[in-house]
Amino acid sequence: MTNWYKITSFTLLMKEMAGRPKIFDEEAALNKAAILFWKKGYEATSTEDLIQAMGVQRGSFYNSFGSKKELFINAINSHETNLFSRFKKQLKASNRPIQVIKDAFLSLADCPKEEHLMGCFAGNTIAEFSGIDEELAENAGKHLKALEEIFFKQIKSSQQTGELKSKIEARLLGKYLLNLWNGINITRRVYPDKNILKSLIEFQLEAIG
Amino acid sequence: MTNWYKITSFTLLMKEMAGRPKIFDEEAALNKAAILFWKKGYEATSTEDLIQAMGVQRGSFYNSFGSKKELFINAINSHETNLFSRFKKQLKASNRPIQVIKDAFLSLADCPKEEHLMGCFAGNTIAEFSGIDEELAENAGKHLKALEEIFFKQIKSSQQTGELKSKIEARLLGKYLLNLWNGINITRRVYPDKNILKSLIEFQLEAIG
DNA sequence: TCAATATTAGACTGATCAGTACAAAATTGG
DNA sequence: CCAATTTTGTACTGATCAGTCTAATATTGA
Repeated sequence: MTNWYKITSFTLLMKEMAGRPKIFDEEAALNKAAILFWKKGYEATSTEDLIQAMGVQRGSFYNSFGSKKELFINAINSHETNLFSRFKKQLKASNRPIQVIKDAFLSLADCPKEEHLMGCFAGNTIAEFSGIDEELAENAGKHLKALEEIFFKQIKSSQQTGELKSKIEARLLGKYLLNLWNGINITRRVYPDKNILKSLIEFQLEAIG
Repeated sequence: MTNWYKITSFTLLMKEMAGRPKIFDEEAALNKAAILFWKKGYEATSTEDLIQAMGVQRGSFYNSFGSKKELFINAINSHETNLFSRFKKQLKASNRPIQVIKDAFLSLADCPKEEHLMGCFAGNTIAEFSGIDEELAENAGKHLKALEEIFFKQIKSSQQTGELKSKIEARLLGKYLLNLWNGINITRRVYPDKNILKSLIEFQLEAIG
């Protein structure tokens, strides 16, 4: 990411650099990489795969993204940060945020099969790297903890407003939902079936009232 | 597996084959391979890694185990079959089998960190291969479905004997426990902490009464 | 127009990958 | 002892891996 300045508020203050201009959109290429890493995992994705999918030449790939590992970290961080930030916005905008959480889980059931088979990017990364590469595993773990934190804060606040009747500790319910998330993202690959998943998720959501 | 005859009931009837004898225990070597594949996954485990860990020469490796992929399938199948067969024996031997199931989950919490980080062999394989290699993914899926079947049968039978008070459909509870298994085997890598896992599992087990 | 700068395009590199070839060694039964 | 058979031990192979090198190209500001 050599042209970070393009997306900061300082953009207008920066001088344009000399040099041949990039012919690809760095953010779009990063998203392509994220989807490929999400689908196939880190080891099974070759730099050749990435270059093809991102529509970038080999030279530009290393020039813009540093290395396969750097790209992976940027890809997962950007992907998960965007996902959770959209989720937080939905919660903020709703007057029934607990229902938004429930709908988020229920929407997992209603995916095309190909999406079921991808599971959760952060969960996949934990599975691939815990005990192998602590940098990548801990980074992915942070995203899952961030998701738990979203659940926790919303549960706590909804217990205060009364939207959520359950008196069970918000910290415990947050971990319960994280564990539900982790479980469904494996189970949906064994049963990529809308009805099975829907009834399982509905049952599990009864726990939060 | 060229000397399958050694472990069948026909052993005594078979003539010994001519030829230089194996200097390694095939079953022990298979277990070593299983543990390595479990720890590192398929792609990240090289044949060199396997040969080292199994204590076998390259020639013997291919002579006895065919290929990396064949070895992987045999390793996961042997590992999961043994694990679930021991579990079934425990259930059969107990007069409180539901408590055996609960203890199995609770014992997940009380593992050394290294074991937490390994998760579930079948779950890891699903995560690595669903959408990529359907043969390996479906094979792993069969093991998870076999585990669900153990839960289901025991729940159904314990609902009849009265050990289990819950009236919730046994099929749904079976899937609930499978999903708990899948979830904990990701979550324990984010929180490889006995107390956190214990309270989470205890809470989730309340659902089955 | 020209120097400075950055990206493109693709050939190239050394390491590692899974798997093979094959001669030497160790066994069996005749 | 010998023929048949099987495993061992190791060198080897072609493919693929992540990453490098660099000349050509396209831009900016002077």
